[in-house]
Amino acid sequence: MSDANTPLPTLLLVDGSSYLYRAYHAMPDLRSPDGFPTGAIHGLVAMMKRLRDQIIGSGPGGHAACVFDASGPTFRDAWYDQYKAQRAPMPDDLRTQIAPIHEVVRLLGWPVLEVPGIEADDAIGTLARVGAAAGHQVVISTGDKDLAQLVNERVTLINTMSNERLDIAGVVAKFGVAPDRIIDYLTLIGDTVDNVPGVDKVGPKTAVKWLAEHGSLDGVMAAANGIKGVAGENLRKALDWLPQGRRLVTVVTDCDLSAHIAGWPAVEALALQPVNREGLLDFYQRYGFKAWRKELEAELGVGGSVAVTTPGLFDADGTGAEPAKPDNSTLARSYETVLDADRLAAWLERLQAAPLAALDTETDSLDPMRARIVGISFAVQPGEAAYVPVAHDYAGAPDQLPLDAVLATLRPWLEDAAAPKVGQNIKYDTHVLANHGISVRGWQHDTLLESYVFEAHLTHSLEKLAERHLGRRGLSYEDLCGKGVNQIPFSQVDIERATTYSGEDSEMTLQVHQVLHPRVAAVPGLLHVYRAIEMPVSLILQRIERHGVLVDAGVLAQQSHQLAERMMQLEQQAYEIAGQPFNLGSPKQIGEILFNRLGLPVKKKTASGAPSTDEEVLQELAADYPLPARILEHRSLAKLKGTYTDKLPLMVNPATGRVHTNYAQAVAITGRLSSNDPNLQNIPIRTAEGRRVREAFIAPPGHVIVSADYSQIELRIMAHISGDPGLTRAFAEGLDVHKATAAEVFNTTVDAVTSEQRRYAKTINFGLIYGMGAFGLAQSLGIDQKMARDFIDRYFARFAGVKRYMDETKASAADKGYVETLFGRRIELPEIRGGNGPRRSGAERQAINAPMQGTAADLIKLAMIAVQGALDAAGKRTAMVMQVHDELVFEVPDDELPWVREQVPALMAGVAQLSVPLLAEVGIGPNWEQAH
DNA sequence: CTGCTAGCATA
DNA sequence: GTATGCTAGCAGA
Repeated sequence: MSDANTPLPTLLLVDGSSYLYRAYHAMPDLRSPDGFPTGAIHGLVAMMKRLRDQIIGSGPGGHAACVFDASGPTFRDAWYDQYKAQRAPMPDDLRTQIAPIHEVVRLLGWPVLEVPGIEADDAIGTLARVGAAAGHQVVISTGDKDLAQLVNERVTLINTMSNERLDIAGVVAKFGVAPDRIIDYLTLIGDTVDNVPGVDKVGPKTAVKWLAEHGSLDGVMAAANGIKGVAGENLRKALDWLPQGRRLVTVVTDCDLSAHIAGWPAVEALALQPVNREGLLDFYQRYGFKAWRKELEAELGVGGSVAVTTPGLFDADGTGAEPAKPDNSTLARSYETVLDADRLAAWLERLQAAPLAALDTETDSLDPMRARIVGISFAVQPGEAAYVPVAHDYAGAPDQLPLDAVLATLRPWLEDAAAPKVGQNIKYDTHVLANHGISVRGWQHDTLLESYVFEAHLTHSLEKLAERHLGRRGLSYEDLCGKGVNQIPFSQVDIERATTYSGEDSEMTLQVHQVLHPRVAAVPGLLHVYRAIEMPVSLILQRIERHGVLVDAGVLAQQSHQLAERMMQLEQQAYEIAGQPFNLGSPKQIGEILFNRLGLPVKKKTASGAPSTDEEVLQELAADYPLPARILEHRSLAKLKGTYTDKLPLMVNPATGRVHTNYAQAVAITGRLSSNDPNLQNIPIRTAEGRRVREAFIAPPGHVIVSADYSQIELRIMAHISGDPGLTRAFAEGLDVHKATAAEVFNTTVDAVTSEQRRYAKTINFGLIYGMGAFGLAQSLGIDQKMARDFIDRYFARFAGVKRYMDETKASAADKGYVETLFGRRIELPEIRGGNGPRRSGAERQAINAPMQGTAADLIKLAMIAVQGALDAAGKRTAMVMQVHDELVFEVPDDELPWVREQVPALMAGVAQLSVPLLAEVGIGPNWEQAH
C-alpha cells in the first residue's frame, strides 16, 4: 500500500534500532568473503530498499529519516537506575555491523539520525510531532509497540516485518485503548524488556478493563482503594511507583535535535537523497553482496532511472533465484544426511582428521539411562554438518544405515581418547552411547560447562547459547516434535528436518565453543575451574549415575504400609475433632476447618494472603488445640510416603535393579550440584521416622556402604577466608566449634557451656553463613529481636575478623558485581548494585553466602576427582554412588574396606591447604542409615 | 493438560 | 536468612 493518494506529503520515520535485532536474528549467519558478519546489514538494506519503494515510491523527492539508538546512557538512565538493567549486551557479531549499517543507509540516500543521550523513540517522537505540525502525513516504521502512543490523525505506524499498519482505529483494535491512553496502558503493565515495572500481576486484560472503567491512569489510581483482589492490592502497592513508570514509558516529543540535523526544525532537512551508486557499489563489493552488486552494475550500465529494486527481505543472497523458505536460518549452510556406508566412511575420515569435532545424539527418551539412539550428528567446521539417521520409522522414511553398522564404523573414533571431541552436555551423550556399548573417550570440551563457568546465573540450553553467543536461532525441539499431548517421538520426525535440527546442534555447539572458550580462558580462575574441576567432575558424575545405588523396594513398601496405617488413624482423629471429613493434604481445607469452622487464631498469612498453615503456625497452635498436632504428623508422614517410600521403588531401573539419579552440574549458581529423578540429596535424616528411609539404601552382598562427610566445612571456609583468629584457633585445637562460639559469646569456658547456649551458638553460626540479620535470628531462636541483635553484636565483638569479612565481601561485591570462591569460580550478583532495597539486601546475603557455599562445592568436587583418581589408579572396585554437598557415599567390596576407610578421608582432607584443617569423617554400615 | 502455590525434604 | 527439587492441590485452559 502506498500513500500516493493522500493529499499530504509523507514523512517516513524508521525506527532502525527496533529492526536491528530482528534483522540480525531473522537472517542466517551471512559472512563477507573475509568472514565479517553481514546478516543484519543484509536484512536492514533489504528492508530499507523495500520501505522507500512502498511508502515514498521510486521517484525523487520525499522525506524520511532512519533513527538509531546511540550507545551509552540516556536521560532515562538518570531517572531510573534499573532502566534496561536486565538487557543482555549486544552480541559482538551485531555490534560490529552497526557502523556499516549506518554507512549503507546513508548511501541509500536516507538521512540517518543517532543522538547520544537520546533514545531513538524520543527522536522519532520529536520528528513526528514537528513533521505532523508542518503538514506532513507521518508514517513511522517500527517493530516496537511503545510508539503506538504517537498515533493520531496525522501519524500512523507500520510494522515492516509483519506488514501491519496501525492508525487510531488500528491501535484501539490491537490494544483495546485509544492512542492517547497507550501511555497509561504501558504504565500499568510495565515493560519487561526495558525493565520498567508496572503493577504486579496486571497484564493487558486488566489494564484495558481498568482504563475502560476509570478513564485514565489517574482515574485508576484515584479509585485504587475500591479495586478488589490481588490486582487491587498490587495496584495500591504500586501507587508510589506509577508516576515514575509513566514518565519512563512516555515518549518525549520535544528533544532538541538542532545540533544533529542541519537546518532543523525545517522538515526539508529530512529530504531523501539520491542513491550514491558508486559508494553503494563499493560497499556491496566489500561486504560480498554479489547479487545486489550485479543488479546495480546493470543499472549503471544502462544508465537508467533511480529505481531501487526490492528483493524479498528473507531472500538470503538477494539473487531472487530461490523462493524465500519459511525456515531462513538453514540457508547458506550445508547439512548432509548420511544414508550409505560410503558417505559414513568419508565422514569418519573427516572426524579422524579434525582438530576438534562436535557430536550430538538424538534419542527417544529424556532419561539418559534408557534413551536409545535415533540419529547422530557431527560437525568439524562451522556451516557444515552431517546427520546419520538410524531409527526414523515414519511412513515413507528412507532406508537408513543400521545402528550396529554405524556404531561399528564409528567406534574406533568414538572410543579414541586421542580424538578430540566437544559436546553440549557431554554427560548425556556419554550415557546414550554407553547404552549401546560404546565408551566415548576424548571429550575435550563441554559448552554447557563453559557457559556455566562463564556465567552461572544464566541458562545454558544450546538454544540460548546460540542466541547469546552466535546471535543465531536454530530450529527448536518443539518446532520439530511439538509439545504436550501432541508431541511426537524424534523417530517420527522427517529426516530432512531432523538433519537440519541435529546438524545445527552439532554445528552450533562447535561454534559456541569457539566463541566461549576464549572468553573463559581469558580469566585464569575460570579456566582453572572449568578445566581442573568441572570437566573431570562431569565424567565422574556420569560414572556415579550409571552405577546407580541399590534400593531395597521391599523395605520401602513395608514402611509405606506402616505410614498408611498411621495416617488413617490420624485422619479419623482429625475428622472427629473437626466434626467432618476434610482433605488433610489441602492447606486450603485445613485453613477452612481451623480458622473458620473451629475459630482458631490466624498467626500469619501466606504470600497470597491466605491464612498460613505451615509447620511453624501449626506448632504454635498445637500448644492450645488438639487438631494441629494431628495435621502436622499427618503432613510429615504424607511427605515421607508420597515423596520417598512410595516413589523411590518406582524409580528403580528394571534393567539394572538400581536407582540412577541425574546430577545437574550447571544449575546451582554457587557451583553446587543438584540431584533429580530422583533427588537423592534430600533424603530425610532429621527425624527418626524419616531417617528410616535411609535403611533402604543398601549395599549388595559382599559390600558395605561407606559415607564420608566433611565436618563443618562452611564454617572452616569462613575461618579461612576471614582469617578470624578466634574461629581459626577453635578449629586448630579441634574444639567443638559451636561450644567454642558459645563460650566466647556467653563469656564462659568451653566446659561450662550449657546445651542451650550451644544451641544458640549453633544457630548463630549457621545464620552467619546465610548472611542473617537480627530478625532472622530472633525468628529461628524464638527470642525477641533486641536480644538477637545483642547476640550478634557480642558475636561480632568476639569474632571481629568475621565482621570484617562480611563488610569487605559486601563492598567488593558491590564494586565488582560478583564474588569469587577460593578457586576462582565467579558468582555474578547483578542486583547488588540495583537500587531497590530488598533486592539489594538479598544480593548482599548471597554475596556473603556464595563464597562459602561455592568454595565448599569446589572442595568436594576436588575430593571426588582425587578419590576417583586414587580408586582408578589402585584398580579398586569401590564405586562412588552419591554426593550430598558435603558427603560422598561409596559402595565398597568388603575386602577394600580397610583401604577406603583409610584413604578416602585423607584424600578428602588433602584437597586443599587452608589456614584451618579440613576434616572428613567416615561411617560404615550395611545401609546408608547405619553408615552415619 | 499445564502452570502456579504452599509446603517441606536436604546441605 | 543461602542453595536446591518434588509433591499435592487447585485454577484456568
